[in-house]
Formats: sequence, C-alpha cells, structure tokens
Amino acid sequence: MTVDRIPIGKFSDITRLSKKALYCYEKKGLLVPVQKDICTGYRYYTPLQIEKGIWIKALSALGFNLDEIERITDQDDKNSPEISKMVAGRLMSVREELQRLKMAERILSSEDPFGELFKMELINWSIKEIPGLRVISLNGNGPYGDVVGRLIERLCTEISTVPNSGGQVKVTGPVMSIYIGEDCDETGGMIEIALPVTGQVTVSDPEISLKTLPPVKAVTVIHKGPYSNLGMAHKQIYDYINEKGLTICGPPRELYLNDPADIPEEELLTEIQYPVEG
Amino acid sequence: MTVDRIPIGKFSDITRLSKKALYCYEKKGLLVPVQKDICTGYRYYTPLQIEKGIWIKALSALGFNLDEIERITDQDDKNSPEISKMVAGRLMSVREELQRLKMAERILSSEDPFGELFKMELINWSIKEIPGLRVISLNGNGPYGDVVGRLIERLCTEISTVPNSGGQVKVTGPVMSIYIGEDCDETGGMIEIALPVTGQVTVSDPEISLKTLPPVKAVTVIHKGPYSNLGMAHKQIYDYINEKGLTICGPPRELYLNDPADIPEEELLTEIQYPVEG
DNA sequence: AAAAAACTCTCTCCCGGGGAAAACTCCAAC
DNA sequence: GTTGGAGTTTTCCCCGGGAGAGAGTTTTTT
Repeated sequence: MTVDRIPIGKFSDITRLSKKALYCYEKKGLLVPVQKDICTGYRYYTPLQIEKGIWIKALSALGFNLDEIERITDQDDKNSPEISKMVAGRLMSVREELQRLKMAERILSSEDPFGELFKMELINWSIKEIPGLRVISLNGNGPYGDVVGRLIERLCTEISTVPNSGGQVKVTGPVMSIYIGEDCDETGGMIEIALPVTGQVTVSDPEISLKTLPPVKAVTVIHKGPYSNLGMAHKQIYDYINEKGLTICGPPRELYLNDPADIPEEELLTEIQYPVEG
Repeated sequence: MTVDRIPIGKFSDITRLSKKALYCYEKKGLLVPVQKDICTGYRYYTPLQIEKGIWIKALSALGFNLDEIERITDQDDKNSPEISKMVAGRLMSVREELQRLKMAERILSSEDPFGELFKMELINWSIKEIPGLRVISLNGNGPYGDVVGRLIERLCTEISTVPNSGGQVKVTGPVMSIYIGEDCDETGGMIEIALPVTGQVTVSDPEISLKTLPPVKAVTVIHKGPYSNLGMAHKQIYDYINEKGLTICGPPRELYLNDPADIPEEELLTEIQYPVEG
C-alpha cells in the first residue's frame, strides 16, 4: 500500500540527495533506479533504495569519495580490515583539514587578515627538495648590512667582466647568502655569498671560488619586507622547526628574489631556506 | 643582475604554485606571464610577479575562489568595505566547514563509526519545505502499537474499495501519522493517520475525512530501526530543536517509508518531521 | 476533454585544478 | 657540434556535482 514507484524528485526530497547527484550516481552504477521508462527515460526508485541513498548521503558528508562509498556500501561486514583502513585514512585527512581550517579561521578573524598573511604564517611554509647548484661564491665576515652588499658587487663585476661576459656564462638564479658562521646573530657573522651560474667561468679574483652546493631538503619560507626584518623571521622559523621535531642539517640560506635597486624596501622578497634531515 | 626571465618550472618552485595552477591562472587572466615566446610558446615570468603568485597561494589557502582572489589582489586598499565583506563571508564559511569537520572527526574516531551514522546524528538533519498534501485521514486514540496498525488498515481498505479502485484515485506518498494529542508520550495518545491521495475520492466510512494538510517548514530526520525506538528518536530531536533555538509550531509527523510487511524490523525507515517556525 | 502547472529528460559549461600522453625545445656537458 | 636529459607545450579525461537551456511528460485543475 506504500508507494512503489518513486520518481526522482520525490526520491530526492526523501534522501536529500540532489537530482544532479542522483544522475551522477546512476552513471557510476552506485545507485541505479530499479526501473527506467524506455520511452520517456523517466527514472523510478523503490523504497528499498532509500536506505542506500541515506548511506551515500551520510558517507559523503564524512568526506568519502564515491569509490570508497561504493566499497563500503557493498560490503556487509563493516568491520573488515579494508574498511577500517579507509576509516583511518579518512580520519587522518579530516584532521589535516581541520588544522588548515583552524589556521584560516585564526587569520580571517584577526584584526588585519592580510597583514597576518605575509607575516610569518604557517601558510607559507613548505619543505622542498633543492637541487645541487653550481655557483661562484665569496666569503666574508662582519656586520651583514655592510658586508653582503659589497660581496655581491664583487661577484657581479667578476661575472660581467671579460671573458665571462662573452656570452658563455649565464646567471641562472638569484643571489643567495649562506650563514656559515656558528655564531650568526642578527648583527653579523661569517657569511658566504653565492651566485648560481652555468658555462665556462673564468675566475680572476683569487677569493672567488667556483663550486657546487650539495642538493638538500629544506624548510623554506618567503619573507616580504625590508632585509632588516629577516632576523626576526629566522627566529620564528628556527622555533617552528624545533617545534615540529625536525633537525637542521646545514647552514641556512637566503635567496634575494627581487632587486633592492628597483623596488621599495617593503616589497622586498627573500626566500629563507633551512636544510633539514629526512 | 638577478634573473629576469623565469620559466614556468622555476616560477612554480618559488611560488609553490603548480604548473597546472599557473596555466589556469593565465587562462583566467589572473596571473599572466609577462613574456611568451611566439615560436615555442614558452612562458616567462619576472621577479615582479612572484609577489602576486604568493598572494594567490596564500589567499587560496584561506579558501577564496579565483574570482575573489582577483578582486582582492587588484584592490590596493585592503580595508575597503567590499573586501571586508568578502573576508567576513569567508570567515562564516570556514566556521561552518569547521563544524562539519569536527562532527566528521567525532564520528570517524568513535568505536563504531557506521553505527553512529545511523543513530541520531546531526548529519541526518535538515530543514525542508513540505508542500501541502491532500490526504484522507482518520483519528484514533490509544496505545500506538495497537491503534496505528488498525487505522492504517481501515484507510487502505477504504481506498481499495469501489469506487476508488476504479483507477481515478492514486496513493501519492507513504502513510504518515500525526501526533495531535498534547499529552503524547511513548505509549499512546491522540493520533491522526493520513494517506496522501489524488483524484476523485469517495469516502464511505464516516470517520474518514478528506482534507489538505497545510504546507509547513519542518526539521526532518530519518530513523532506521524498529518502531519501538521512535520514542527515543523523538526525544533527541526535541532536545536538538530547543538547543538550536527553533520553535515548534505544529504537531510532529512520522512517515513510514517502507513496509513492515516486507522488511525486518531493523531495516524499517521512518522520517520524523517537526514543523518549525521560520 | 483541454489547458496549465509541475515534473523530467538530455545536453553543455563551470569550478580548481591533478594526471597522463605525445610532441617539441632547451640547456649543459662531452 | 652533438646529444641526452630535463623542461615545456598542448590536449584530453577525471573529481562531484551546480546552473541553466530547451524539449518532452505527467499530473492536476478547470
């Protein structure tokens, strides 16, 4: 006495699956209406299919994809190892998502969301594989503000001088500095400036060497703002790395992505890299 | 002296935007490489574009869509009302997402995730507009277990009797019961049984009436299991509605989606509806 | 019985990219 | 100079539907 031919609209009302979703599930064979009028193409479901519909709805609310949903609904034993594994996997993804969203919430609800974004935000972190780099480099020691600029100058003139300017030599990346001193603090220390190059480089300056930096895995973050703020940024990264239980396995590098000659201080971009194990 | 033509791969490394994403942003005009080799089609970016890339990355991590990202990055005044509105909207969506995910986490990490799913779970809730329904109905009073069955029988025989069985009359939905008594508890009370119909209905039984139930907005949930568990379900829904600050504005209904004659008790599906204001 | 309203069909495009394939180009080393 | 490997180009299909068009059906009302 109950209705036995449920057209798609009613079925959609009952299960709260949209028609579009139902078409989609039919195409994938996940939930196929028992009857389909050959002339008109009208679909009819039965009350027996309601439960499956609800399962699908519930499982997709948990974030399972249609493939997983099919496997779960097909399997009678909901405690099978396969299904437990899927549940565990889903739980992990959900927790990651939660972390991301919590961060987003924090930023969006702060006073100055876009300011926050470019401060040291976890959003900007990533771990990259950095390939080996052929560079010419030069060491120096002293207060960074003074030293770095002068060393860069020397490298640049070396590169643009004969015979390197002949066209064989190319600069293949931004200038970088490597903080090789143990006692680096905000003010100064032992530092190496490197410029990635290719081709036949002739070095005339005896202090400049041609070498290949080893490939490393590194935590990287991009900093925006004057170079004078880099010290703070380093501290935050350092803390973050310890917090995550990572181990630093080499001197940190800075890559100067744009040119202070062209651009106001506040717009300067610097990529900071901390080599880590793993 | 820094590099001025950055091919897509390097640009992708720096900004951590995938090449695919970059192609996509180019097509949409969001981030177009300054130079594109006419012969080879190779794209080249400049250091100036790095910042925009990072903005895009960061904003999309917050969940803005590309359209919003474009508007945000185009606008210099990051405090404009338009942008504040977008931020507020995003914050709301993020909070909703968070709620959903927290629930998913709770369910997935419980002992028996799939058991939880079919208990009273928020996942199953929704507020629906229920259209007016033309029904034949019959009132009764007494312990539900006894009364409901008998009333349904009477309605069904009435419908299948001449002249209604002639083909003009159709049953258009599942049997429903409406708890009109003030003092309804788990055991019994005043109850109305209704059967949605269309067509020219002739009523012979004087206690059966033909009427139209008013359209309502209702909180609905689907219950799976024996009818004897419905009492608990009602309690939970009732609590939930109060918790949400909604106001009940009519007697609750139950729709019996499948037929106890065909199906074991545990598989029975019942949709419970509580009319609410709004 | 006819007309109106409500429902359904199929089709295509959109989101924001991920993945893969086949062909081309570049670059660094020999 | 050559060559091999790495980088790049396009194109197509996938996820899980949402939105909407245009045409055909069913149901309800008059």
